[in-house]
Amino acid sequence: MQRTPDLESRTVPEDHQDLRLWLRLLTCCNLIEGEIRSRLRTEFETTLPRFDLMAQLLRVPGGMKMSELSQHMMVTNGNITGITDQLEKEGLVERVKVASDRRSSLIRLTTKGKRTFKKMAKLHEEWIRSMFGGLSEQTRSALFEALGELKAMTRPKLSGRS
Amino acid sequence: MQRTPDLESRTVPEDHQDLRLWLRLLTCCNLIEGEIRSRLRTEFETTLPRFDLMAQLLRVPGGMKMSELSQHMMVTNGNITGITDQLEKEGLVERVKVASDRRSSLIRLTTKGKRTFKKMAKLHEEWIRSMFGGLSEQTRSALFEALGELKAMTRPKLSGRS
DNA sequence: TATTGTTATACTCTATAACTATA
DNA sequence: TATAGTTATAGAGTATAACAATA
Repeated sequence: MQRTPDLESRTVPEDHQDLRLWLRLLTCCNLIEGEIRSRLRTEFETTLPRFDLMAQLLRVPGGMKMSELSQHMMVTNGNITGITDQLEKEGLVERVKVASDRRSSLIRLTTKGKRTFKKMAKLHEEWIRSMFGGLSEQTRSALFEALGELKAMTRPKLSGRS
Repeated sequence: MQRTPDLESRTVPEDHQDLRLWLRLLTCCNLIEGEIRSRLRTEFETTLPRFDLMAQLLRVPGGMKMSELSQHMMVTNGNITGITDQLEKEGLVERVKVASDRRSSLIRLTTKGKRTFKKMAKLHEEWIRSMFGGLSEQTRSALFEALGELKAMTRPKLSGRS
């Protein structure tokens, strides 16, 4: 059986196993991410960072500060401002001033934002299920565990924050 | 032990296992990719696509056509032209006209390109090893196999090309 | 002084589509 | 007609850095 060309096919026999593993990981991720981005665009006219920001907000009804969002999404502060601006203009999120610190504000989903996001999230989860669903339960949990170890090793350790 | 916030932390208990798996995969990939991009930039003033293109060329001394490169790198044709232009300007690759089809040309590494790339590849592989090296042999092969299954399911099937 | 958030800027990466020159 | 490659364009995504307001 012929293989379809991709990043991994650049490897040569003497390449180290870890390199092959990395290229395979990257290829998988790019394939799935590309598919999700494309569907978010065509079906909901939105983007992955916008979707992710709304997903973060959904689980915290009271809202989150910009700095919290930037930590969770692992991008710098200025980017969060831009995404929030867009979503606010469309009435999906709102900035709420807090009395305790007048520099910061809480960002939270509006009613419209919650409704809109839940609709998107439902389909999004179906897409994911259809992409991962072909794996056996055993394979999925092996993958989950292995990635957990990898993440723990790779990420910069911060001192305790949830 | 507290967890560091990331994309995965947006999940709530009722979320499906596949969604958690996907977010964990995405987080791992982004962390590693970000690290590689950053090191390629600061240590070699280059980028991941440029590095990948050179990696593709190294294993085919005779050179590759633009269309082959675009298949392997899974991006559209115009992007390959741009990256090739940059690398050619720096004398790292060259376009070679072929007699059999005057529309196409072969791209291949120059001597300087080979030398430069080999130096980068050596360090690159050390970075990768240090990032994956903490995983047990068992975990690494489980990860490799699981990702292989996932890739086979996800990617669009093309009819036979190597 | 340090932190929160904003603004401005610049660059990489990418897709799309129109174009040319061959085949 | 179809293919190989180019060009132009637009937009996503990101980092950096200077800045204002507040702590």
